[in-house]
Amino acid sequence: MKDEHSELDRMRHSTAHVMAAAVCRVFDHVQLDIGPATDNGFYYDFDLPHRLTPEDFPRIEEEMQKIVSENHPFERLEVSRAEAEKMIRDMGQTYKFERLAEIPAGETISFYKSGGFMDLCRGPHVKSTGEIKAFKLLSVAGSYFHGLETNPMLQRLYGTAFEDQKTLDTFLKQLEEAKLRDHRKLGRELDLFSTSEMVGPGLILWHPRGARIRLVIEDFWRRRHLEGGYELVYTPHIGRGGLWETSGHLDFYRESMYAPMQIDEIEYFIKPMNCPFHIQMYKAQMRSYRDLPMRWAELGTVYRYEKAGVLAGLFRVRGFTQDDAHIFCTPEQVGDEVKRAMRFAIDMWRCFGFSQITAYLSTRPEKAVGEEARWKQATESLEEALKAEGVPYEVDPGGGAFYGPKIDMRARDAIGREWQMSTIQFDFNLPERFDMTYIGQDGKEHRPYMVHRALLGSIERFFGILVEHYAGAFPLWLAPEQVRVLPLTEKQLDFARDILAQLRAEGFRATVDERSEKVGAKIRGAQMDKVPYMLIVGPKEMESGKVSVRSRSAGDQGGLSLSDFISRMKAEAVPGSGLPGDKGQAG
RNA sequence: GCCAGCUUAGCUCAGUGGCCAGAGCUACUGAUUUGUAAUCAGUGGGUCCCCGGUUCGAAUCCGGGAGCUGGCUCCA
Repeated sequence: MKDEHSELDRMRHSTAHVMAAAVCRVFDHVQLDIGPATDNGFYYDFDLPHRLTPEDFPRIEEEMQKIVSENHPFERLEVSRAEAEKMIRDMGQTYKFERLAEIPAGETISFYKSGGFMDLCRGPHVKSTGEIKAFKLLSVAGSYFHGLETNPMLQRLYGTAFEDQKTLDTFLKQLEEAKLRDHRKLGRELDLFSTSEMVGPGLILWHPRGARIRLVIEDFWRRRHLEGGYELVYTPHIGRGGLWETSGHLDFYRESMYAPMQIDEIEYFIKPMNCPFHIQMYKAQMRSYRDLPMRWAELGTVYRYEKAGVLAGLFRVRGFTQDDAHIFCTPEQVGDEVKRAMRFAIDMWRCFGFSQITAYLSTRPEKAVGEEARWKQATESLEEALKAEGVPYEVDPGGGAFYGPKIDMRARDAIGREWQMSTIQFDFNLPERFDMTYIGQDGKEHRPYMVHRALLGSIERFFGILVEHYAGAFPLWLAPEQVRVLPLTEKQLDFARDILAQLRAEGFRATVDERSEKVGAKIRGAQMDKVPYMLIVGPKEMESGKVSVRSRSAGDQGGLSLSDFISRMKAEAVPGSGLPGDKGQAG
């Protein structure tokens, strides 16, 4: 993580002040809130009668540039609370008044002044506005005061600043590149998925090409789970109200659940989670310590109400499939099970091209259920597993759910963004509520440990991340179309179809481009569809019985016999092969 | 949900309150038989997001709604 007061952060914070000063110069009746530096820049929250739009940016930037060239020093003023109150009252800044009230007694109260602009601020700042080198306003958005929906909505201006113009340009270029790999754009271009206004927002339609990739992911996932000692289960999509009452979801989770439907005068709810079903399955018979651990995994489709404004492509949806699993075990088994789950997760991620992993360990909050000793054991087992696997992690003290400690794992993608996908979460609540037991060696009933675990998170979201990670150029094992055969002319059509049949017989996803186009056009089409391999067959190939191989990323590979090509494909098409960065595009 | 912006052909986008709303790509038809990123010609394609209102006249102005996008203190 970044040093909080790095030089760059300080400069960005100062740029936020300059932006606020500029906004005050350009517009009237500006109420100021706060303007911190963020990971990628800074923002400042305002309240003003004028509705800010991107069209205002040039004017504001111009004024900012002026302030920078005027080179005002940043002066720090330390004042008493009474003085501060007076100053803020004189400035007529109501939000600042509230911010001041939040500063704990005894803490130094400081203002920063630069030119005619003064702001309650902890600092630090650069020496003067002239030190600000390169900045740009990026966007404007609404934002509640303090982030609370009940508070007034302010206008937030986002911007960024760098030590020089070149670095800023590089950053802006990266933003452009991120836009190019946006899964919503690629999803349409590569015909992977869509949503429909008629179906409803946040509900994903998987087109054949997207579904093929999903099928590969799911097949791989199932195979790995079976190999890894899991059992695969299936459960229904709805369940009686009583189930959700016992689980506690109707008390604590109802606002995320869809309205019930009436069946035979009994209320049924669409499931927002799979766990209660797995628990019922556990309870279908008496369990012995000899049966444990039990690891039950399910690709379970759940539905949750998400506020309209938070939906985003595949990243935040209303219906999604969790790669869920529940582990039921004895106290003695907890340590091994956690380690095993973590290793399993890391291995799975590596296969999808993610190797840089960090973790967060969330420990017991104030309000919690479950015995203290169990919390302690569970938390220690999580931490031990992190150490054993050498995963860098941070501890979030008290950040766990009320029902158990957890580890969240995040992976870094091809352009350096971090995504949280895996969770290993203890649950001391549900086994209690459902009165889960097993018979121990002593012949008595005991309470099993329960661990929720998701590796990919949701298939939808994971798929979106994958699309962006690979910029749509999936490695061979995942590509929806692995090979496209391009006959040079009609005369090679039968030859091409024969090759296609052989490729398909070997289990490859392949097609023939039968259009009466020039080979250049067929290549272009295949490149744009990001097909990993193209096989060009003309008179030469028919004569020699070979195929001319073209790779999406490396171009012309020369001639190969079909069987050699197939062996090469087989060697390459394995999970874990193919690194992102192969954009499948020249120029 | 809230704030702001956006919504015109399958896609990307033009289009001052005034002829029958346009382009490129795609699709379709025909010609062409092509050697490593776009062959040519022709044809089709529209509830200008939806519902109201103002007006002699609305893609354009006004109101309501939907969807999408950016956000909604750190963090996911």
